[in-house]
Amino acid sequence: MLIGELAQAAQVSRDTIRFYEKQGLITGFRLGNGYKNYTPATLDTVNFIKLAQELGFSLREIASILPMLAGGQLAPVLVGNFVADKLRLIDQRINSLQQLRQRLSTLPIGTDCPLRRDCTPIDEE
Amino acid sequence: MLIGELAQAAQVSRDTIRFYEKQGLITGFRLGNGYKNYTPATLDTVNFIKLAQELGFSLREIASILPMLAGGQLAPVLVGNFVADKLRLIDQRINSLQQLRQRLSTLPIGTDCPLRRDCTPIDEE
DNA sequence: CTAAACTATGGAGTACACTCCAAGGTCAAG
DNA sequence: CTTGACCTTGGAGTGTACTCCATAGTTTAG
Repeated sequence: MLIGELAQAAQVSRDTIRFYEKQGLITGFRLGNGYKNYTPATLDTVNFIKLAQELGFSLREIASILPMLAGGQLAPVLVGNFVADKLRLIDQRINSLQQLRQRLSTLPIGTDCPLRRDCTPIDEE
Repeated sequence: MLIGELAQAAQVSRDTIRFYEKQGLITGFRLGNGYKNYTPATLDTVNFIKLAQELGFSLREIASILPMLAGGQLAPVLVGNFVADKLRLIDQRINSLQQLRQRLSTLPIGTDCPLRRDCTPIDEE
């Protein structure tokens, strides 16, 4: 697929695709006419980038994850450790989100002390 | 407390504090000598900003949440709706994180198809 | 054969969230 | 009464992740 088709399929701009390629996140191979060609695997990669990004990973971090997802080039042990690290990070984020959720869902709405350490949520005590 | 103490307590730089004040996220009142003074409530606010930020909220979004946390100025119904929206967003994020977690934890490490739609995780089937 | 719709490149510009710097005022210790 | 650690303002600079633009080559429809 050409860049326009890829961009549309991934719901990002052509410029974003070009930017990702400059950053080495994706690669296309060049056709005879100078155009770049991309495979469905590239679409998967772009979708993965979007997901990881939404979850707070920077492009730099994603760039370091991608080679591991893309093939068996690296020692499985290293990949395993790396993934374990990321899993810990993800678990931390889930935890923080649940804390924030708890905090927002027990807000004493209408009173005037919602953010204070010494404020007792409405449904406690 | 003065800016240095607040900055240290919140583990951010003085410049960050000044930046947040310029953006209207926090406010200090001015002392006779021209210095700004901050209350423990400001520290709570900065900590809240840090948490929300970690979880992917922009300062602009946080700025729109803060007035609701800081007092009963707004109609409880509006606040309730707003918070409900944020809770849905948080739930979505937790969900996405759990998906990514699942995906990373079932990676067929050492094989060569980890990112593809058509790749079956190691522990399935 | 031309016009529209695609593609390429390089480089400039944008939004966000800081971060640093210069020039200067304030205050407590010795 | 000076030194050093704090505070003030304004403005410039940084990194990330795009986003836009100008210029130009390619392909497809009529």
